[in-house]
Amino acid sequence: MPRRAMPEDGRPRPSTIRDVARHAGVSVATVSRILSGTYPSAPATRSKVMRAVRELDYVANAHARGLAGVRPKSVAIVVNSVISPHYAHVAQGVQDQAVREGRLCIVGTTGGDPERELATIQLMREEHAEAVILVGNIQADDAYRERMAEYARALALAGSQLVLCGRPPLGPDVPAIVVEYDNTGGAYAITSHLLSAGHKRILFLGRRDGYTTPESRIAGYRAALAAHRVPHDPGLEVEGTMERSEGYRMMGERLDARPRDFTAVFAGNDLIAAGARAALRERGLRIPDDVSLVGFDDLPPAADIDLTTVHVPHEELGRTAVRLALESETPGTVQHFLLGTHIIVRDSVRPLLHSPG
Amino acid sequence: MPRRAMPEDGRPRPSTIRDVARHAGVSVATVSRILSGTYPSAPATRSKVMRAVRELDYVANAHARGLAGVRPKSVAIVVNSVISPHYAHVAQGVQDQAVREGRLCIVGTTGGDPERELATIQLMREEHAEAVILVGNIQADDAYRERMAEYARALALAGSQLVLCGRPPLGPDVPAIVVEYDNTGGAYAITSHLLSAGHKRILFLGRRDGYTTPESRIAGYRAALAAHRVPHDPGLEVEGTMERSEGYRMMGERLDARPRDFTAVFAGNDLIAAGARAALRERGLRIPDDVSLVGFDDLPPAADIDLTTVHVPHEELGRTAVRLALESETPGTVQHFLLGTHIIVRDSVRPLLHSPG
DNA sequence: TCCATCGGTTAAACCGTTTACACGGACGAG
DNA sequence: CTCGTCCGTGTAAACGGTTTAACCGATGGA
Repeated sequence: MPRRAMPEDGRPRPSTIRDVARHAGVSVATVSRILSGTYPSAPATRSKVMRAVRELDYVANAHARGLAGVRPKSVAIVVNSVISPHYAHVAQGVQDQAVREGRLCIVGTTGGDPERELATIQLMREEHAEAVILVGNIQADDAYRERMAEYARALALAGSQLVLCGRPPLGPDVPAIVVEYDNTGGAYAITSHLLSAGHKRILFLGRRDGYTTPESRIAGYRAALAAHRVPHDPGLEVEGTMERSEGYRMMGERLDARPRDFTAVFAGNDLIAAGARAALRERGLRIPDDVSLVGFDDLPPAADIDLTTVHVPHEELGRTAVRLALESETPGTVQHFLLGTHIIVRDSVRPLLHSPG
Repeated sequence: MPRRAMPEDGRPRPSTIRDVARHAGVSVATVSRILSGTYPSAPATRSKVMRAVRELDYVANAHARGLAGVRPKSVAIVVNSVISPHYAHVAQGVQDQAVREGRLCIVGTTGGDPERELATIQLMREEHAEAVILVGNIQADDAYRERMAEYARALALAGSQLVLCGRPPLGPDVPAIVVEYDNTGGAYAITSHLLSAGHKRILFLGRRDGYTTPESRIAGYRAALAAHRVPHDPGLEVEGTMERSEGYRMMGERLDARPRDFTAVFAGNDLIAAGARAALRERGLRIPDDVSLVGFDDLPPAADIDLTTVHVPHEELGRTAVRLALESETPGTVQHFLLGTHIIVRDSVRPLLHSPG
């Protein structure tokens, strides 16, 4: 049971470095130096101090330390939501690497609201985190870009390195590290996979103009069609957001509205695929016998429903973001990284047999 | 473009409250008061100050503020891992409520290692968070309990309220708020559901002695059997951890080792259920036609595989934890809450027709 | 006219650390 | 025996806010 500092008002308070110094019979400077371990010290003094620390159960005050100029060892991550597996995996990667490098991790969520994102960044600025990592895509208009650029400069000034994770650069003059993964390449690969199996009418679920992630996935889809000289039909691109319920809705409405004019479905992500699958099955369509289905992300639902999909290195994304941010000693560094993606073949695609004629 | 403070060394630095005061022609105390808004002030002064703040793009230094005695507005949450849906949902609830109450959220992960958990708590203690929320179960031996009790007292001393979320109290003398959900009740209810459908041989997957969550679920299972006067066969309780792969392993090994001696399976959680389901299907057993299957948690995989399960109010758990912690003005409060659970019926249970004889 | 009051502001102390600088003693070299 | 050197430690000044107590001019009542 450690003794506690006890001011005259009777209520105990956490012990300070002064208490330790007094208790050990040395000066505060000595205690500070011994604890930080960056100075030579006599073994006898050292053990006296350590004993005092133990007896008083002393831990340093992070705020005082941060104020005194030691950059607080923390990394901030800002995501839409913690539940979404996509963000959760990136967050896990950030956590891993942060812990490995001895950092604390602060998390902010925005619910996809640009306004809240900007507010969160201000908070992180007050906090003086070493790095601020922004994950995921957001609908960016010019006003948003403008303010974000302004905030990026403010962060750099406060000594924080801004990292954009899975979203495109803001512009050449904005100080930020960008870590992306290859949406277009992955979409190209998996579309090619379907095309090689003989599918020519491929429904794309989850088009959403103005959002960079679906936009670059659809770009890969179109590029693959073009490369295989398959005509591109804009009527095969269905609009919707990246949620399970939306996949269910898009697929259902399409099936009910008109005769089926496709043999395969490329869902914008695995959640959409899960929803679409449910809608297909409700109408008696089997996967892959009647309809082939692929997704994007390779997150937990994918394995459960045997989905062929594109693997995204989510955790590596988070780890890389932290690593790069902490490596660049001067905040405000500009870098651009692109992580690769590759397809994972499971059992949701069947070769299309050419009906004669 | 805001002007910046520019010391003689040429490099700009973030502006301080002093810069604002100078710029507005008032004293720092006035600026501090006006920004905190807790003091009367002349409208003219007020607008002068606000303009200076805007022009200099000033934000307060969180460390200085924290040091000066203002309790930093932050809440810490400690979980095993961010990826696990269980923790993710609780974390989301914590986030929600923290944001709603104007707090920042710090996240620590432990990977299930008690040692790392204790270390993380020390970190949070340095950080002086208003509340430290521990989520999930951990194998608790006496030494662990001892140290945790000690840390709990240290946290209270530092003004942080400790909250145990989904784990049992540490003891009457340990200052902590406990928010649990009804594991035993839920397990009782869903076991009864199976029993009412005529199942008498129910395999339980995921027994793990020493861990409180599986222990209380299995307690509910046994209680329901007893209440229905169905003999309890310890051989039906299979040991394993709470992961998908373990569910797959447990189910597979059981099926391969001996003839099937059960008609229903109660998986310790939804992940185990998903794994067990895969193993069953690989062996040609259909759900629910050949085997009934239920889980626990009602997390994302459950809806996808049409699983009847027990709903756990994860997000509410997180929200309640934060709410209670912030309500109790005096840290070190002791409270105990129990949130209810209820079963969600989907399509994974079939009534058992009594074969004659 | 004088004093009490009060709203608005300020100067200064304080929060708990780190760190630049100063200082005393031991020790080896000349 | 003296004079640097070097090592270990202490002193005190930051760091950037909040807060207490004091101050000051204007106002109002006696």
